[in-house]
Amino acid sequence: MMKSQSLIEHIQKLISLTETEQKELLDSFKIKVVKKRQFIIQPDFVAKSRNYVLKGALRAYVIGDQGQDHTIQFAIEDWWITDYNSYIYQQPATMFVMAIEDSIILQIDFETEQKLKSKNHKYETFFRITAERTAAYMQRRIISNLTNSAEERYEIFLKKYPDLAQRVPQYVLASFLGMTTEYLSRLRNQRNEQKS
Amino acid sequence: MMKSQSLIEHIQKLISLTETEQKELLDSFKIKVVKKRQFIIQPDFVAKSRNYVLKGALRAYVIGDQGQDHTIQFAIEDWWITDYNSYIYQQPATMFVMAIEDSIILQIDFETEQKLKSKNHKYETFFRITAERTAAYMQRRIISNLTNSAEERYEIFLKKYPDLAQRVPQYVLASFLGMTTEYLSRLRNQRNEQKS
DNA sequence: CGATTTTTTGAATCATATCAACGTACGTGG
DNA sequence: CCACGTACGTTGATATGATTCAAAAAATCG
Repeated sequence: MMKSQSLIEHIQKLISLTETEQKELLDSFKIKVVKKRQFIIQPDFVAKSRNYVLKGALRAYVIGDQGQDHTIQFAIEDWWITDYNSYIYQQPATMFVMAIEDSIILQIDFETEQKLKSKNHKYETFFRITAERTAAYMQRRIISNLTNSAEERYEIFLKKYPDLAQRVPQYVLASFLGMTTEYLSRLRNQRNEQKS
Repeated sequence: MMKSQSLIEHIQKLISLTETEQKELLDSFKIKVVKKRQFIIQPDFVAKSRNYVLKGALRAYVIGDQGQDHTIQFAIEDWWITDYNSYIYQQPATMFVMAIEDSIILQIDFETEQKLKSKNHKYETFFRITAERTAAYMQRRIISNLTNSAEERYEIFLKKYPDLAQRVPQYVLASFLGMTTEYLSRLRNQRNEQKS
């Protein structure tokens, strides 16, 4: 219950909640401990929940035709993660969501979320803003992928998420940035040579 | 007023409106006629409105460092278009939105939208669902860009939007699919050769 | 029609992928 | 706490999908 405070704080950045609402909200989430390499979402199963990360790190990824994996999203403390398409349409997922560190997450399931939203305008507003920001973020990512070279994408990521770049295995980072592990390795070495 | 019916129908797919609400909603939009090549949004200006296309076609694009243009989004009849980041945060745009055909659009401006949403839960719900679907769509696009080759992206687009592929100049389509005009031209010719 | 915009073609080049092999690190069971 | 196995990262050589530049051909439009 202590730690869940961060969820309340996160939500109160967008909407303000009474004591009662805070309690109601927390009751709508269940806490879950996941170990490194454990899945919370798998292809062909419906993503039943939206997940808020209290502690740890997870990644969402898909497996391409030739078996290459493509990271779609990361989530660390104070981020949300799910298979968005699967969750909102309640259809089978195409993505895996897996813990890349031992993690603690708060899960709200689809029906509970619907009830919250119809009961109280505030929650509807919260999820509306969240969805808008998600869309805006994804639009920025599409633009970045279209306009920047592999090297530039790496540089930008490093600048924007220096912490994450450390926490995540390099092949995962490469798969997020849309390049091979080998190529990312070469880029890093070039960088290091230049510095010295 | 006749044509605006399609906006009402569009919105009623997600929420149901009383007569009064329909009127209120239509009054919140203003109709605008835009000629081919005319801009409705430009970099450095805040995107004041969200735009629903009644008739015609528009595209949103950015100009890269070396002057190449990258199409972020199309919109034809019954679609929405704006610079999403600019609109929701009310910050200067980075994108152009330009008509690629003579078009008629319905515009709602940011303040009016806010008022609608706070006045009536239903509108909040409508925009929440819209944002969610936008996010889901963009996620699919990110996945497609990461997992498919230029040729595959073209094939997929053709299958999914055969109409659009006709309406849009080829260099625009190429810039949407993340390849050069020349390369798209070659892909088409390869296809045609195979067919005959 | 002429003028502009769009598409095509060819040749050279480049960014990134692939494959294969080796080196390193890490975490798990004894 | 060591040792072994698996997971991760690096390096080299080669291949390829896609870009670039330049110019011609075709389509569109006022």
